Amino acid sequence: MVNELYPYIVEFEEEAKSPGLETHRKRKRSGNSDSIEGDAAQEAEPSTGLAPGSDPSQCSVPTKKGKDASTKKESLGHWSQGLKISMQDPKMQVYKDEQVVVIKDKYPKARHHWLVLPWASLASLKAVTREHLELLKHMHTVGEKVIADFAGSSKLRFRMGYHAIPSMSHVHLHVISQDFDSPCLKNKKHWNSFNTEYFIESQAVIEMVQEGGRVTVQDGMPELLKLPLRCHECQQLLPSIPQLKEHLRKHWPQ
DNA sequence: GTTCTAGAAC
DNA sequence: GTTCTAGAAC
Repeated sequence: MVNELYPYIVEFEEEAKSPGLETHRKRKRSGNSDSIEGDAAQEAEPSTGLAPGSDPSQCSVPTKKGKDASTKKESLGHWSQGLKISMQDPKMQVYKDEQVVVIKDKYPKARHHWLVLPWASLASLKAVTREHLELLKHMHTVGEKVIADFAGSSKLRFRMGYHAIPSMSHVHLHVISQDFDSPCLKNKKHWNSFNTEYFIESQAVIEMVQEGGRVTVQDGMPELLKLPLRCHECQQLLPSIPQLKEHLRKHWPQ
C-alpha cells in the first residue's frame, strides 16, 4: 500500500525537480512583496540575464584585491544563506514533496539530526502567520515520518523544534535524536540551544499560531545560551563539555 | 553556522 | 603544562 502523503521519498533519484528555486525567482521578479528577507544577496546568480550594475538596490561591494566576481563572499556565498543552497542539492535531500524538503544537518549534533524546510520563502518564525499553519503541521508530520523511516528500529528518543534565534536564514525544523553523541557538538551554545527553552517545540509553535496567529519569542534568549551545562536526562550539572559528553554515555540506550 | 586561537581554568 | 572556553573573523 502506498501512502499518498509521502510519494517522494528520495533515495537514489538525482533528477528530482527543485520547485523552490524557480518559484522564488518568479516571485521576486513579479514584485510580489510577501518576502520580508531584505537580501539583495540572493541575486548573485551569474546567468540571470540581469546586468550586475543595473539594480540600484544591490549594494554590491566593489571588487577587492583583484579577485574575480565568482569569489565574492557577500551574497549567495555567505554562510547564513547556506540552507537555501543545501536544500536545492539532490545529494542532500533525504525526503521531499510539494511543500517541504528534508536534509541532514551538515554538522549534526546527535546521531540523527535532520532539518525540515519549506520550499516557500519563509525568512524566520517572525514571518509565520495562520496561513502557514497547515505547512507547520505538515513539517511536523514529515519529521515524524523521517524518524520512522530512518530510525524506526532505534531506541533513541527524538525531539522536534525550532531555535528561538536561528543563525541560518530560512525557517527550519530540527529533528534531532536525544543522544547528543556527535563530534560536532563542541560548546555550551550548541548544548543550550537544544536543551533550554531556546529550543521551541514544534508542537508549541503550532499551538501558538493556532491560538494567536503568530509566533512570539520570549525575552532573554541569548542569555539562555550561557547557562551552566545540565544533563537533559537527569538534570545533573557538568563542569565542561568533555565531562558532559562522558556523562551522556550512561544515558545511551543499551 | 564554523574555524581559529589567546589566555583562563585546571 | 595541558585542557578548555569564548570571542574575532574579510
